[in-house]
Amino acid sequence: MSGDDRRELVLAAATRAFSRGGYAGTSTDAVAKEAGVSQPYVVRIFGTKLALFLEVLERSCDRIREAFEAVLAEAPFDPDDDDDWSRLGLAYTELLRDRDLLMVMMHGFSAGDVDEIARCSRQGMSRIFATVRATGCPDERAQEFIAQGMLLNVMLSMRATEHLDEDADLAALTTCAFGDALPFVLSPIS
Amino acid sequence: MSGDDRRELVLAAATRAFSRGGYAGTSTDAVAKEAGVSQPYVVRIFGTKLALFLEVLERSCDRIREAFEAVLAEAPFDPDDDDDWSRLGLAYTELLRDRDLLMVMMHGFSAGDVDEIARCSRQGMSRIFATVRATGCPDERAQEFIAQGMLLNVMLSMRATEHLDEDADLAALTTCAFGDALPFVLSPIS
DNA sequence: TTGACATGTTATCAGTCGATAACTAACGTC
DNA sequence: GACGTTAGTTATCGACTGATAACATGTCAA
Repeated sequence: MSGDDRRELVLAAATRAFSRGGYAGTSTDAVAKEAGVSQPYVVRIFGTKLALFLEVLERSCDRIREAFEAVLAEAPFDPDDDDDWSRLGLAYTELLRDRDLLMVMMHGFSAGDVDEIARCSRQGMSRIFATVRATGCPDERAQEFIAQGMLLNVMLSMRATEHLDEDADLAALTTCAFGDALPFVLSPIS
Repeated sequence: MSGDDRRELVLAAATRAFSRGGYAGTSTDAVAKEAGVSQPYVVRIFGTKLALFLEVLERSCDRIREAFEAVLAEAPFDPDDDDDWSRLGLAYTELLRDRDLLMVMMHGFSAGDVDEIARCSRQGMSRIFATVRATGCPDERAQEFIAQGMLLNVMLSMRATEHLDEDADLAALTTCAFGDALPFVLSPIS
């Protein structure tokens, strides 16, 4: 297999592995096993575990931004039209069906004590916000949209949608937060 | 020193230590050093590292809930009065000046793959939501409030407030998200 | 044919990890 | 003053970690 192909394969495996344990909780050997290659090879491709995690995190942020850009490109967006915001929100919940993407994002956002990870997270968030902002909406509206997204992240990360029957308050918060998109996130793709 | 006093001291030290590295990224030895005791003693007090983290996380969630309860108890709360919601929001940002509390919460919310941590997170979130709900406001309003809080968590965790000059988009999101409370969070207490 | 380069591997290492066992010192009390 | 309890320690262990070095294999050009 070509180096580039193998690289992509390992990156995909690393996304799955890091989504489970986060940066600190995932060994390069776990990534290697997930990818079906030897551990030293993983290290050699990316130099260090940190460099690998940063690339995984950056790609995850890119995927979200690109999904928003796709929605905004496919049809005119009216910031005053709630239906348009619904479309954008649904695109996000569709993305969140990929739990690996979601969890990598959460782990990245939480690892603020590792400077490079924090910087990568800020850059990712900045670009996503800039994309939403580009609709021409007021900053407050874009900020509300992002905040809503962060709540969805947290709820999925703590597996709220998988334990709706155990806690009435949490179930109320979950159904309220996801709204019409609840059926989507109940059927994850990973 | 009495066992209970020492226990509290180690719990406080563990909060500081876990706030930096999270569950997986913090060793019991790091906690021990922070507390000024031996590593085996830390393990013996709490049984396992996981039990220690769960206690730290639960206390963090409790502190937030209690802060909300205090605000709601000190004066009548009118869910239709924006000033009352401002008071509640300010109480939260005041809490977030304690970065250890914030980071422990973030790490807990992200560690969804460890069942016990996810369960503890759900319980914490549930109780906080229930407290906000108890104001008699519509679920949607309580949910918006929580979502706003999650965004503040993420922004602080990725150190957005410490790098306002590096990125105009992120600075806009930050000032918009924190609003009047921005001066507060710019002067953390830990 | 040979030699450079790319794609991998196995072997190994020094350090770290959570946990257990065994020991020590102080204190209260009968 | 012997004894149980509490509060702590040092010593040690087997497992794991990220990284490096050395080696193997295959491909393609001169």
